[in-house]
Formats: sequence, C-alpha cells, structure tokens
Amino acid sequence: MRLIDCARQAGVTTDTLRHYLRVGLVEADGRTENGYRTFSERSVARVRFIRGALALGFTLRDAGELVEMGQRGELPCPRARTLLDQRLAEQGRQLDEALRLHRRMQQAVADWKRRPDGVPDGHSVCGLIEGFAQDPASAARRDRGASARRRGEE
Amino acid sequence: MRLIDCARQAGVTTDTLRHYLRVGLVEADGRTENGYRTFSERSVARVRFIRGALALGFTLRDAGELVEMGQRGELPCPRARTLLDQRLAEQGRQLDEALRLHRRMQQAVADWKRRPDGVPDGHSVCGLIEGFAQDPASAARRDRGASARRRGEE
DNA sequence: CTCGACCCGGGTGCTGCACATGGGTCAAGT
DNA sequence: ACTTGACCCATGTGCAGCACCCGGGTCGAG
Repeated sequence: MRLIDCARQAGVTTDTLRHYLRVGLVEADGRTENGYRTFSERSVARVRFIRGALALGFTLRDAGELVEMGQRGELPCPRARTLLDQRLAEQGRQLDEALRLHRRMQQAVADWKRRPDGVPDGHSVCGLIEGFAQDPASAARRDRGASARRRGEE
Repeated sequence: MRLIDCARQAGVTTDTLRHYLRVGLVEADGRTENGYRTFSERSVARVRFIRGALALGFTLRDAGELVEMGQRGELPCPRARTLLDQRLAEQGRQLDEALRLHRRMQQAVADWKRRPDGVPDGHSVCGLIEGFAQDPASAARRDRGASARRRGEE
C-alpha cells in the first residue's frame, strides 16, 4: 500500500499523513526499492485512531502519548479518561469565551445600526470600534439604553 | 514615555506591544539618545484601538487595515461594518463547531463511565476512543441507547 | 515516448503572542 | 564606587495542525 492509498483509506489528505509521519505519530512499514514508503492496515488503523482522538478533543500530542503507552504494553484507557476530563474542561473555557465574544459581536452589529460613521478627527481610528468600549460600566450604559429603546422610550 | 509605560497605560504586556511594533501596527514617536523608543498618548490610543478591535473579533490584520485607511484619510467605519459581518459569520461557524465538539466530548465522558478499559490486543490503541466511533450511524445507536436508559429501560 | 498522477524531502505560512538569549542602561541602595 | 535589580534593545524560537510550494524522481497507460 502506498502513501496515498493509506491516506485515502483513513480519510485524510496526503499532506496530513505526511505530517503525522514527520512528527513521528505514524511509521511506515518499510520502503520499496525506489524508496517509496509502504503502509499496511495497521498504519490505516493508526491514522483512524488519531482522527478519532482529534474528533474527541484530544491533541496530536495526546494521541502520540496514548499510542506510545500502547506500544510500551501499558493500558492507555485510564490515561485517556483523565486526559479527556482535562481537555473537556479546557474546551469548556474556550467555548465560554467564544460565546461571550459572539454576544459582543452581535451586540456591536446591533449597536452600530443605530450609529453613524465617525468623523475622521485624527484622534480616533474608527469611531464605531472605539465607541464600543469594553468596560462593564459602559456596557451597562449601553444595556440600559437598549432596554429603554425596547420599551419605546427615548 | 518608554515602551513599558505605553504598554502599561494600554493594558498590554511589553511583549505584546513589541509584537505590534514588529508587525508595523504601532510606531514609536522616535528614539532617545541611547536608542530607546519613545511613545506618546497617540501610541497608547493606537494600542487601545487594536485591543478594542480584537475584543470585537477583528484580526490584527483587520486592525492594521483600518488604521491604514485612517492614515490615508479614508473613513474606516464602513469597512469596519462589512468586516464585522464577515468575522461574525466566521466566528459563528467556529462556535458551532466548538459546540458540537463540546457535546461529543460530554457524550464520550458519559459513555465511558459505563465502559470498561479496553484490553490491549495489539489491534487497537485505546478501546475507549476507538469504540466511540464518529459515524452518524453509531452515534444514532448510542443516542437511542442513551434515551432508552433515560426512560428507565435497559 | 510522452503525459499525468503520484512519490520524495524540505521549507514556508497561518494567529497572536510568550518565552528565551545576550547584551546595554539606569536609578537606588550600601 | 559598586552592586543589584528592573528595565531597555534586537532577534529567534515555539505553539497546533496542517496546507501549500518547490524541485526532482518514478511509474503505468496511451
């Protein structure tokens, strides 16, 4: 089996498989006379394992660690459990931050609809961005203003 | 004002400010005799603008583009509006993917609680990861099982 | 005999910094 | 006067996970 066959069977690009070879996550079985790498089903399974691990939020480094444990005859599953807990916690934090960013961006879009373009006065770069301050106080002011407008005041 | 003063007033680390200098997003006013850069309030405002832009989901490249527009005398605000729309759409896609990943990870954690560690049989690396297949069919099977368990069956 | 699809290794780019290296500068304390 | 410690400078490297490019060799089919 050539590199491209292994990649196709595992559902990755040749670049990806080559990348895994480069960082030592996958090894070819050997080489043909002309120096081409040969792969077996084991390599395909290895790549599939890596992809499965990535899809569960593990890093390539994690996948490598688990693979190495297996090669040393140790049982990787307990380690996988604790790693998954860690990665889930980290990912939760990132997700939270992404969610907050999303809300800020939506708020800005809504806010900017009611705002004119700033005038280039030399002091500011873009009045819209600079006007959308990030401190809690001004966010609260913006919120009060928005709810007042929602109630039909202003 | 020295580099560190500018950084502190803008609320960033010296490394961050130096990074902005490196990529040309910020320029110092000049140098003292000993070669130290000097900064003014304008630099502080520039850094604050960049931070504000990042906090709204713009990239450093975006911030640079808007700054350049301002320097050329153009009005950056319209461009900022369209850019924000783009970034919001992209971020929405990423957020969605992060959400799906989060659910997969939670599902795996729950799933693994009912599963024993795999036995190292030489064919698989980590039975838990490999057993948690990513194809829709097996995900559906897992879902049916889970909802059956939630209904008190099994 | 040529064409196109594939192989090889190695380098670069992306994002937004953080950290390290190695050497100069300066004010305050002893 | 001297040391100490906190800062300055420029430059390079690392991170995650590839994607893309380069220059050259290899192979099967037409």
